[in-house]
Amino acid sequence: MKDLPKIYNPQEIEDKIYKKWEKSGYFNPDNLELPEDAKTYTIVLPPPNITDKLHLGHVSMLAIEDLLIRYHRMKGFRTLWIPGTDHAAIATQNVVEKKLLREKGLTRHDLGREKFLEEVQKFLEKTQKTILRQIKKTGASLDWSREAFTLDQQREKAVRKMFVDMYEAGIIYRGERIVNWCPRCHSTLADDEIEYKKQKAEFYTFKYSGDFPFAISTTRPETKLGDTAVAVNPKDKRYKKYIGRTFEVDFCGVKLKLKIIADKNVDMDLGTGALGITPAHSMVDWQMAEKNNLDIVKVIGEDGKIRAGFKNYSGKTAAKARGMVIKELKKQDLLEKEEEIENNLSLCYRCNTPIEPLPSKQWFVSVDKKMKRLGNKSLKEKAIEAIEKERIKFVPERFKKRYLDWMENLRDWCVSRQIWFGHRIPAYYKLKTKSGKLKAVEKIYVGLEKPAGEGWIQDPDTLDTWFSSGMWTFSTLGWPQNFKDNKKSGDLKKFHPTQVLETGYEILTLWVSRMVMMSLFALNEIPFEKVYLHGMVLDEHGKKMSKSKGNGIDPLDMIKKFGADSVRLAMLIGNTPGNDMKISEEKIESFRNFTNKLWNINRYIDQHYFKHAFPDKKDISRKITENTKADKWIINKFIELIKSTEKDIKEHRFSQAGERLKDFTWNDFADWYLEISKFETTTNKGMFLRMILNDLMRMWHPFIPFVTESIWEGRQGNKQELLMIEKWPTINTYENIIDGKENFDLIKEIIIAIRNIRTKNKIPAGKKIKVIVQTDKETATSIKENEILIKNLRTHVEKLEIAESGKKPKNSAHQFVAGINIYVPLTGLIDIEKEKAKNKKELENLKKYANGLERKLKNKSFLEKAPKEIVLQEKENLKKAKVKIREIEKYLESLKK
RNA sequence: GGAUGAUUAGCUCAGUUGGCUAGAGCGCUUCUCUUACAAAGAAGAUGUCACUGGUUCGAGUCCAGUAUCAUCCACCA
Repeated sequence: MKDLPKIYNPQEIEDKIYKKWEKSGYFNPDNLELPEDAKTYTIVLPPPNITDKLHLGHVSMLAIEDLLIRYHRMKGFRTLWIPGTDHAAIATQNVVEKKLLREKGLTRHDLGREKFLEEVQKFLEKTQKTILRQIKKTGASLDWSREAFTLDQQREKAVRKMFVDMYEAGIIYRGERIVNWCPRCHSTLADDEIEYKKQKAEFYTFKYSGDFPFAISTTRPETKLGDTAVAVNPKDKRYKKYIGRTFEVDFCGVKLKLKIIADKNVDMDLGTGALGITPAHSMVDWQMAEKNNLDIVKVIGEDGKIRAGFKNYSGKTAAKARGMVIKELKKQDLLEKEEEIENNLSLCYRCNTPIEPLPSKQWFVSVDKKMKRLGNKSLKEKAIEAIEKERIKFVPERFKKRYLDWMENLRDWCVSRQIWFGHRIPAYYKLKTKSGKLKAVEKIYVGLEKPAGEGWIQDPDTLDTWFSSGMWTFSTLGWPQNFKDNKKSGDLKKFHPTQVLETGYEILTLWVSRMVMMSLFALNEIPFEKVYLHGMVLDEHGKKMSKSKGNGIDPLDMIKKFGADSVRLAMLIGNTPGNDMKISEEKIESFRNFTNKLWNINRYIDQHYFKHAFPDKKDISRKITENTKADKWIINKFIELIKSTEKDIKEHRFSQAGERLKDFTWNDFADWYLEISKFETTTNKGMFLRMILNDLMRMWHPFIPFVTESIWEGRQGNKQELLMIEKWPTINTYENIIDGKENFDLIKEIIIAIRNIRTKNKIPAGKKIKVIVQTDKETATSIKENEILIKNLRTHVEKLEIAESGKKPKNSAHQFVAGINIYVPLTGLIDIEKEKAKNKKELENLKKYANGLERKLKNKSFLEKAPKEIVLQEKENLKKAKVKIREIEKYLESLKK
């Protein structure tokens, strides 16, 4: 017999087990012994940012994915889970820039592109491994031999090929467009990279000049330096007469030519009902300018300052220029009104700098252009079709609608970013020199490599980080395999499309939609069959956990304290798809207690039944006749458990699967069957216990891999194979050995009733009692068969009398349950003096408590009426006093509300 | 403004296609070191399932409306 420690100690075990798994090579499906035609099951890990440190959101994601992966591996699938990291262009560049400024006082421009990228590289080498190392701590069974990075050589190839293919298909184009420009990051932002903040703003109403006929309203007077039109509603009687006319005005020293145009989108009731049009600095205005062929005057430059040519405003920041304009308007007495309104400020999601809408040359992916290779459909149409035809399903289903809504309103995707860290755009320009300095693009070439010949310069911009991560399902599987055709082979053929994409709902549009479009474009194939969306992990007060707020629970601390299994289980149970979850340390602790329970269940069975071998195939093929009511009961329950767990996992109810498993393990298996085995020692007990325990380990393994593998490893009589590649249990084994169902619940109820009588009547522990049971003949037989259990399972029954009928015995406690009368004669069992003393003491405590309550109740009207009397008058009667105190407590509760 | 979700025990949350007395964990009360586990065991208390109607033999579950909260999208001159 081996000595197992009394307490499960994950810290000592987990790293060792993980190394053992890695050494086995079974994370890699190529090493699994499977039939040729085994189905594949593939998940790509949503790559965490290289700057990330493991947070609970990651653990939640890893726990769910590892559960799916381990389950399917045990079910005999060719199972692949691909790890990797994302270069997160803007985020990473920001971090390095901040670091540079802090440590050396330098900006990236001081260093220059090459030197700066070297700095990023240095930083990256340090941080990239951190998150991967931390992922291993959670027990994730990822195939590390296939690890990928969104910015490594292979992915670089894929990105270039994709860009060139799209360019050649005519869906990538270069165009000028108002973009959301972050003056701090010096980059454009996609619509969904903007955050809005409600703020108070000054809303100014003024005339451009003395000779302009009416006033306009704006929150941004400084941009009015670039106005080329004024829009009014065509129905607006006030302005009808001006429509079509052009005014030349002197606006604060700057000459403007303003055409009065009509547009039905202008709200007549807002401000003066007239809207100054600044095509270069507002999305809406840009669209009106396009419609009306207006001139475009850029006022604000990429540095967020007023451009040259605007008198003394030039070179000033927008905010400063605004002040100057207002001052000037006041001086000229043109400002009519100044009011405070609430509006939404657009902010860069990375650095919270207000964004400037600016016109700029950018690369776009057209989502509406129809293509031959997609059967004369556009990316948008294909991406909608895939979901509408349910080739891709969402869990939970409601996200299908959100995806479709978003997809239908999708505009062309701006893929160029003015940052240095990322995939450089494979576009090359030949520049024409004009008057020494000014340059214009003469020729554009888009290709995999720099074209031959002199004078070609590569586009300085890089690609949106979602461009590379959008290709993640196939770029990780070796696409492109060659640059000539799109035939699939190897991993790509075997594992694509993948089965599930499991990710957070917040990047449904950002990432999922792009993956669908890119996979359809590149392979004419969906990237995954199912999208499982998890919610966010919030702290115990329902707030977002973030590093900056410092309210996060560090999963690594938790793993160290309670073990990875406990953290995983806490993330799985009570977590439902698409819903946010709150988490607290207490919750994790409670699951640590469970892993410890599991450890001790095994410890007990191992110590007492180590001799009992498993039934081999021969034994199982015949019915085992010697089994008791309890045996049949537990085995039938277990059969149900196997069925329901399988169904739950299939239908993505991981929380419920875990809860049912836990309920069976703890309440049925440990608390009853194991206890029964201490008294009902039939020949097969050990075998049954070990069989069920072994299969329980198999079923628990996808949830809590470390403790189960560790128990498995230590089980005596097991062959030294890893639990992770064991087969998921089947019900046949159990159906074969057990015949028919048994109602054991009746016996359970009787036992509970006896225990109840003991506590209620305060019969001292260990004191033997006599029990009289009155019931019908049939039940009596059934009870007789289980006499040993009824006498021993923490009931301490010395004598059990079973009668078909009879009178109520004198001076005895009684309970009626399931048609059975249970009596326990009390004479001589309770020491009355002792009881009295005890009651007295309890009463003392109650009095003290009541006094405390009274103090609390002071000043409350309730006090005048009763409580003192109620509590203290009733003090002689313990029961009544208790009831009254409860009433007061409730009253106090209601006062709080 | 549009959409989606939430509202169940003191707290955090489960609850499948409507079905018996609505569950779990933590907390609370009482008892217990009893052949593994005090990180345990046993017993117990606590619910107007947000509200108002409707459908039904039957509603936490389905439908309509209301309230509160959250999130997303759009607008923001």
